[in-house]
Formats: sequence, structure tokens, C-alpha cells
Amino acid sequence: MIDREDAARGSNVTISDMLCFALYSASRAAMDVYRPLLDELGLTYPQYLVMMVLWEHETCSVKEIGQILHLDSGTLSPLLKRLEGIGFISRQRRASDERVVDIGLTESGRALQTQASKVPEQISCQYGIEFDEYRELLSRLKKLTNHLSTNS
Amino acid sequence: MIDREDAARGSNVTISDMLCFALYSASRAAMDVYRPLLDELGLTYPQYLVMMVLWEHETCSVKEIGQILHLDSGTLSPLLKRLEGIGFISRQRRASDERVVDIGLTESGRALQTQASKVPEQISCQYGIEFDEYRELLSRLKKLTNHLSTNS
DNA sequence: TTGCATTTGATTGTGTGCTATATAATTGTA
DNA sequence: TACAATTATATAGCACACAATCAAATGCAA
Repeated sequence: MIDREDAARGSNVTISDMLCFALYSASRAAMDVYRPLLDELGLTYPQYLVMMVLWEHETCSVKEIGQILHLDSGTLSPLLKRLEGIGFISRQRRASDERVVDIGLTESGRALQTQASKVPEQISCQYGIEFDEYRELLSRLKKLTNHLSTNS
Repeated sequence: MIDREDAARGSNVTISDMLCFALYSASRAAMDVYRPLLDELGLTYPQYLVMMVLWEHETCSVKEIGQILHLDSGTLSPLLKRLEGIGFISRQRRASDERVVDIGLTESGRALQTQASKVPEQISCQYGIEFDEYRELLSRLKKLTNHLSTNS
């Protein structure tokens, strides 16, 4: 927990001291690195995330995708519609439970994985950090996110 | 730099391995913690950031705010207009260089700082990490952002 | 002095991401 | 069996965030 004294000097906290702002900036900077590579695939970053989920799982419900990516249906429904419109996914109601919409890959969507498989290696050399540090940072971020998401 | 072998197995990279996704999730989780507190101030998170800049600097040009927050004028212009509409800031063209718009605080905007000064202390106990770790993470994130922003 | 290059901010269009709400379907309880 | 509670998804509205473009103003070189 942050030092009580530091917190007490709340009005002296500047933007540089804010972990939230550092996360916000780092997140956008990382997405900036992805953007040109994803532009070549015809995807935005959130669309790429959904494709990553489907390349890994082949088929998911909207709810499952939402749980994996921490996105709610208000965000996912229009996003999935756009991906369907582009032709990378298919959407269909589950016969056994018509509340559920199953999301699957089309042939185009599957084929895109070949090109997309180059993205991680293209990205990895741009982070400029050693693999150990990458793993350490990844681990701390996951822990932080889990904590923030469950302690509200 | 990430291990070449790991990068070569690019198609085996899952979302859990992605630093970018970890940043994206952590950023949104952190903003989720701010939201109820900022709702009480009548501010969104990006608006709060702008107010933080102005509480620190009193007056800034649009360009300066953009540089501090890494936001461009396409994002800032409507955001500042909304803050002006709420009555927390004023906008006015600089007489000596009419390309520049100076952003200042109104009395309401200044007064808001008193309430807002409680936010950091309210937030700090929710991160669930020791102060040393907070500082360490902050430092690594800044380094990463600087690296990503300058090596493209 | 003039004209081109550059800078600053604004606008438009698009894609999220969040909140609130609506609709339809399933589950659970009396 | 019937109805209330719950679940899943979709829609609407709003606030960004980015790209592209435009207009106005300033700076600089010839």
C-alpha cells in the first residue's frame, strides 16, 4: 500500500506519479506499435484481440469472448458485427440455448492467421526490454489487474 | 529483447503472453477504480487528466496539454470544449500568436481541486501493492512508454 | 517584400468502450 | 404449470482516440 504520508499529500500528486496515467500512456504507446502491422491485416487492435481469441479457441460465445477480453456485450456486439461484415467471422444463435450467440471463424478468418502469426515477432523486437523483464512486467500487470477487478 | 525462439513461435503466442493486452486490461481496470470517484466530480478520466495538468500549471496551450498527456488536437479540442461547457476551464486565443489557444482555469475549476485532492488517497489503497512496488512499476512503465514512443 | 513551408487548432468520419435499457430465452420456485 | 428471476445479446447515447483534412496564422528563405 502506498505510504500514508504520500497519500496525505494528495494535492501534491502530479500526473507523473499516477500509475493509472502511466498504464494509460503505455497501453496507447504499445497499441501505436501494433497499428501499422494490424492496418496491413485490415484490423483494429480490439478486432485483432477477438481474432486472437478465435484462432486459439476456434469457436466461442459472445459471453466467453467478453470474459477473456474483459469486454461487455455493448462493446462486443458492434465489434463482432463489423468483423462479420468484413468476412472474418460468422455469428449464429445456438440451437440448444437461443440466448447464446456462437462466434466462429470463416475461411478468410482462418487464413488471416497465417499473416497475423508474424505480428508477435515483429512486435517483440520493438519493446526494447529483455525477455526476463518482459515476463516480470507481464506478471505484475496481471496481478494488478486481477486485484483491481476483484476488490471494488 | 524477447527470446528469438519465443518470437519464432509467434503463432503459439496467446493473449496471456501479450504485454500489450496486459497493459490494455490493467489500464481499463485502473480507470474503473477512478470512475465512481470522478463521477462525483462530474468528470471523465481524460477530463480529470486535463484538470490535473491545469491544477499543476494554471495555464497551458492546447499543444502543451497534448504533449504532457500524449493526446493530439483531434482528441483535445472536443474534450476542452466540453470542459469549457461545464464551466471548469476557459479557452482563449493568444494575442501574440493567434494560432495558439491558451487554456485556463475558472473559479469553478480551481475550486474543484479541493474535492479532487482526495482522489489520490482514495485510489492509493485500492491498488493493493506496496509503495516500493508501485514506484518500481511506475518507473518501468515510463521507461517502456518512452522507448516505444521514440523507436518507431 | 513575397511566397512557400510550417505550425496550431478545429472539424469530420470511424471505431471503440461504458452506461442504461430493451428484448428474448432459460431457469428456478411455489 | 405458471410466473418471477436470471441470463445473454443487442441497441442507443455519449465520450473519447485516431486519421485525415482544412483553415488561419506565423516563420523563414530567396
